Amino acid sequence: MPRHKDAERDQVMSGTRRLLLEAATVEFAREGYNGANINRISREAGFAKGTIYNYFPSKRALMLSLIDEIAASHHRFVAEQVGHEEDPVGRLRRFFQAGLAWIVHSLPSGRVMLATLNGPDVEFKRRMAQGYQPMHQLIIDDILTPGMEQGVFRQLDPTATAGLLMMLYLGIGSSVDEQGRARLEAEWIVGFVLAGLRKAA
Amino acid sequence: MPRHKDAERDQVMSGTRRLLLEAATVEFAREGYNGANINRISREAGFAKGTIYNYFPSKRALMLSLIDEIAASHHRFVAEQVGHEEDPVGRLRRFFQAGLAWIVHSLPSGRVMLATLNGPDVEFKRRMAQGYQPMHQLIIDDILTPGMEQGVFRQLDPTATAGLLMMLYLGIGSSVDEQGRARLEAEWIVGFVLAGLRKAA
Amino acid sequence: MPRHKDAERDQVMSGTRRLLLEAATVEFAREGYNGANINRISREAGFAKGTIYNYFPSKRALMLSLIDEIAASHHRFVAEQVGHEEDPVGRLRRFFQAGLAWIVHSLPSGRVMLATLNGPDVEFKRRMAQGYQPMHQLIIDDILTPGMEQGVFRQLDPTATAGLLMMLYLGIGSSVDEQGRARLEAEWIVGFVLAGLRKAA
Amino acid sequence: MPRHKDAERDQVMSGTRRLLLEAATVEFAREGYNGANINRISREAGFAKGTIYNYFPSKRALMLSLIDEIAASHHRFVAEQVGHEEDPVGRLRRFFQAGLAWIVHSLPSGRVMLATLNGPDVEFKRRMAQGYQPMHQLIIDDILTPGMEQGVFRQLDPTATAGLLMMLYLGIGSSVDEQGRARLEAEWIVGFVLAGLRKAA
DNA sequence: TATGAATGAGAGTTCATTCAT
DNA sequence: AATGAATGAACTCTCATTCAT
Repeated sequence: MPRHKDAERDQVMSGTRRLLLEAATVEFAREGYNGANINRISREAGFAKGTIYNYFPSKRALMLSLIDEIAASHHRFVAEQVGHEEDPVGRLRRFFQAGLAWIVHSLPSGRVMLATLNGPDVEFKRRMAQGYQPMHQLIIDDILTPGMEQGVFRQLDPTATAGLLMMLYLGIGSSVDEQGRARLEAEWIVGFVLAGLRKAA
Repeated sequence: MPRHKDAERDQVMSGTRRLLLEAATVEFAREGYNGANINRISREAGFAKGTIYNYFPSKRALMLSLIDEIAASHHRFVAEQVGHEEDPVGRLRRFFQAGLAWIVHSLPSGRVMLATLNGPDVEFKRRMAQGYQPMHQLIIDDILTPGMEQGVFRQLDPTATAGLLMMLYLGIGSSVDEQGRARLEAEWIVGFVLAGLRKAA
Repeated sequence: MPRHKDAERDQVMSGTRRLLLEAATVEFAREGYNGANINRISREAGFAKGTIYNYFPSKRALMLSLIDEIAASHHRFVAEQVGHEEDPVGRLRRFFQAGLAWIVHSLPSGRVMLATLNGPDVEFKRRMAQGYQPMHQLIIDDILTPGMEQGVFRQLDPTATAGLLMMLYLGIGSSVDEQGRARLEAEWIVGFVLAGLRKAA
Repeated sequence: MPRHKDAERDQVMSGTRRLLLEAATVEFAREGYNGANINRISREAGFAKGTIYNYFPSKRALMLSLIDEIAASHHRFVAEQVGHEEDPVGRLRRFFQAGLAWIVHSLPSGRVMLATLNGPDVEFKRRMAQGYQPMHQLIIDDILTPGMEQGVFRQLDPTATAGLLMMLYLGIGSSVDEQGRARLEAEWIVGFVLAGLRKAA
């Protein structure tokens, strides 16, 4: 059931547009923004070269739309997963597990996200960071604050700590290889993180 | 004198080649590999556009050389810094501090490194990862192993832990903005990491 | 109506492609393969420089297509002419006359053919030779074999003799100057050749 | 002893110049004029890039010098061979045999000659044709005229006939493959030609 | 809406040529 | 005489974008 919101969206977004964005994800993931070929995207989506310009005014606009889609889809997935847990530690665990699951399941999207966040284009980077703002907020509001209020975690600057968690989260993503295998286990990282977050006994 | 090895190197490497590599670093950092203009690199280095082809047979070969240079220079810098400390905790602290210092001091190199490690080109990625192998080894041999032997750190899988530290290290790099300011303090991260590494009292 | 086959072909081949091949013939004839400028070809054909790449993936592929076109067109022309004659001697005469006529009428194509057959590129050479295989066969099947069977020509190795005739044929082509004037008369050569072919009285 | 003139020449021509011309022959034969790399020629001859410009003011001038060398060397060789025979038929036979021998022995020179005579550059073509004028004259003066005077050959236009013989001669050259094997036998051609030249019995 | 032929700016690369040493 | 670093014009090829159908 994590898909009912996507379903809504699919109705709003025309099938053509969705197909184009999916092809764009694969192409941008494989070639990077500059290396991507917009004609190829349109062809891979099953349309003629010109069609993509009926939906996106330029390659750049296509990329910006894709960035928004990726961030929104990622957030929907993680928020839904984290929402299944009640206690902060469980939520933290879910957060990392869901992160790994999403990357593996949406490998091209994950690659685009990481390449964009570490790439040279500042507009893309800013847009992606903005798109991930809700996820940052989710860490603060749904994990760190309850954890500190319930005395499970020690008192820490929520913003900085959320930044650290995001960083680790992205690091896990980075460690996923071409075949979708992670070099670092989510569970192992969770243990490490909890050691840092927990109140000294 | 962290520079004596560089000095040797400068003598070996012709001035022209060094100038070209420096200009290439700036260009690749600002535009990414595909967006970089090889003519501009040569011009920015103070030469005609054809000159760069007297030193590197292709844009790709230039990038590979640059990757090697960056990894080697980074490793030299960090190893030298870490070597100043005796105890494992001090070395860990130095490691993160040096990481931040190098990134800030060599911002374009740092950007190239991060973009390459997160970019789509697998050959570049592999080459950069190979270049950073010595640093990975340094964490294991000079920080984790002594720390565990001396009983300062708990028993952990050295390879996985080194991977985690590298990940955090790169995360700090990622968090440095265009003006060279870090969003996360090295010291704060060190504290967090030590909480995870230390033997329970 | 030696043109009805061409007419079919014209309908099949898009006008743009034909214009490009025609311009290519002129350019390759005037400059040779390496000296030819592919942008100029596209411009001379009346298009922008990039257009040619919508029809031929590379300069080399363009040349190979042109080689095929030239050989096919040449063969069609000669076969049609030779077909008008019944007796072997008449056919031989027609063969040389048509050879000269084709060269004069399609001077650039003729130049490309000769330059290719005598040029350094072995792939081009082989392809052109393959393209002229049908003409070689035509000499054997429609001229030499009937001539020997009817006792007009003496018994000779057909392949070697066809090679000699092709050689002379190309020699005539070679002897045509820039203005399309032949230094050697076809009729004169025919007389010479017949002296060599005819049965001693 | 066919070499005593070469020996003289070697003394006149500096060793460097000769080495450069030899390397140029190989390069022009393999790549054609436009495809040839003048730096590579200099290197292959055992010198640095710039050295060739101490001997030839430009690539074009180098090619023109080479054309002269090839024509002169070819003529020396053939004239010497033909001079060994007394009667016109023997000389004709020698002429074709020597033609084949020279091509096989000096394959790169032969390729350059043929490519030049059939190539697009009119200045080169004219220069090569001029260089071969003495050979043309040799056919007329030493073979055809004596033959007709002695009544061995029928009365023919000497210039046209010499042109035909040169054409066949070059045709034999054309028929030599990459490994130096001729597709047509000189002796066989000689027989054919004699049938055309001889007085009807 | 979808198409795909045409466009042309721009990039990587080659290499004949120059010239200070 | 010999060298080889530097030059920059010129060339092949790519591809984002336009637009008539």
